[in-house]
Amino acid sequence: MHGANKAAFALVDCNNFYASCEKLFRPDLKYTPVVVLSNNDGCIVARSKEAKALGVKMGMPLFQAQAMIRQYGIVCFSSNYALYADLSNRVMTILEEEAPRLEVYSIDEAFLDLTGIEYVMDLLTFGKQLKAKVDKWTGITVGVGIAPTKTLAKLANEAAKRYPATGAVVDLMNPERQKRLLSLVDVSDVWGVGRRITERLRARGIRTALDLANANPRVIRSEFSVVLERTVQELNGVSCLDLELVRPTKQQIICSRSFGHRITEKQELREAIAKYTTRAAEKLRREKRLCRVVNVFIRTSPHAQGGRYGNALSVELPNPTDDTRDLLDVTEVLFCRLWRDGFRYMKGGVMLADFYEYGVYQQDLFRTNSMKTNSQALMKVVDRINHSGHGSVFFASQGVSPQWAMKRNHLSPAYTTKWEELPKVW
DNA sequence: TCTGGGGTCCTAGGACCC
DNA sequence: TCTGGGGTCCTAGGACCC
Repeated sequence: MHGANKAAFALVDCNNFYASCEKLFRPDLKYTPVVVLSNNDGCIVARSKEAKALGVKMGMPLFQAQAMIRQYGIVCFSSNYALYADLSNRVMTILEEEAPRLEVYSIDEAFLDLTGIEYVMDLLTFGKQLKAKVDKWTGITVGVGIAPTKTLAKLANEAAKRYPATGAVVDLMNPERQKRLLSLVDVSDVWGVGRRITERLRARGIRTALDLANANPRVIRSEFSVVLERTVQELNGVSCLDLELVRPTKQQIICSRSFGHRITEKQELREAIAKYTTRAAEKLRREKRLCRVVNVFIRTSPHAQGGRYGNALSVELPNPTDDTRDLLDVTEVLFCRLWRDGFRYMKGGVMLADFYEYGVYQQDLFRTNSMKTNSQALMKVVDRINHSGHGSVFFASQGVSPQWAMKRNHLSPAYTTKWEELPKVW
C-alpha cells in the first residue's frame, strides 16, 4: 500500500464504570465489594471487581442477591446518572486531547482513530501513555484495545481485561496475534453476535471467533444478514465500520420507567405519563427538533400473577411541535383511551418520533398553525430553570408530591456538583 | 413483595403507484 | 393452465448494544 495509512482503531473502556465512580468518592470502600442498582433499585447493573469475584451476576434482581449481600457485606448504590455522566465527560475530554478523532460510543467507552500515529510512536506505547493519563487525572482505570477494525479493537480490549499481564493495553495490529486470540475467544464474545445468532452459528459448527472469521462471507450474508457479514470482514482485518464522529440525531425519544410501586389509581398513572411527556419534550428541544408522532404505552408486569394488560396508542399531529403543552394535550387523550380499571400497572411511557428541523416542514393547509404564541420563548425559560439545579417549574398535571416516583434508597450524594466534596485525586 | 432503560439497524411484507 | 413487474414507503418485529 503506497501512500495509504493503515487504519488503526483503539477502544478505550472504563473498568466497572458505575461501581468505580461510586468508589472514587468512598476511599473507605476501596477493597469492598460494591454493586450499583438499576432504576427503582430493581436489578444489579454494575459490579466492582470484588463483587464479580463473589459471583454476583449482571442483571440479577436485587431480591435474589439479598442473601449474598448480607453474607459478604456488599455495599449497594442506587444509580446516580448525573455523577456518571460528569465523570464520563472528564474521561472523554482527556481522550479527545490525545486523539481528536473520537467516537463516544457509550457512557464508558470510546473508539479512537489512531491512523497515522504509528509513524510517530509505537501504538502500544501510545496506548500505555493514554491509559496512564486517564488513570492519573480521573481516578478511573481504563483498558485499551488497538486493532485495524472496530470489531477487533473490541476483542483486543476484552483481552486487555482478561489477561492482567498485558497491563490492560493490547496491540492487536499483527495478523498472527489476531488469529491466535480469535482461536481462544468464544463466538458469543464477538461484538454483534448475541444469544440468538450464537445458537444458530453453533448449529453450523461455528464455535470460536476464528471459526466465524474463516466462514464464507457470502454464505453468512445469505443465511444471516449483511450485519454479520460485516462482522466476518472486520474479524479478518477489513474495516467496514467507520468512526461515527458526529452523533447522528436521534430518530426517536423514549421516556419510560417502572414505577416505585404498582399503580392502581388512574390519577396517579396520569401524572406519571404527564411527567414523562414533560421530560421527553425537554429531550426533544435539546435535540433541536420538532416531532410529529406521539406514542403512549402502559402495562402491568409481565410476571404479574393476576390480570395482565399492556397497550400502546400513537397519534400523528397536524403540525410538528416541541411545545410541552401540545404534547401534554395529546398524551392525556391517548392515556385516557388506554386506561383500563382493575389492573396493577408497573410501567408506562411516552415515545416521540418523526422529527423535523425547525422551519423545514410542510404546513397542514387545512388547519391553523397550532404553535402557540411565544411558545419558543416560554419553553426556553422553563428549560433554563429546570437545568439550573434549583427547584423546578413544572406543569400542574404532573402532580405535586408524586407517589409513583422511583425508589432510590441507596443514592450517593451529588459529589461532583459540590466542589468541597471532590476527592483529592482531582 | 421484589425482575432496567434507552437506543440502533435490518428485514420482510403489505399498500400503493405507474 | 398460465392473473405484470418494479419501485417506494411504511410498519412490525427481530436482533443487537451498553
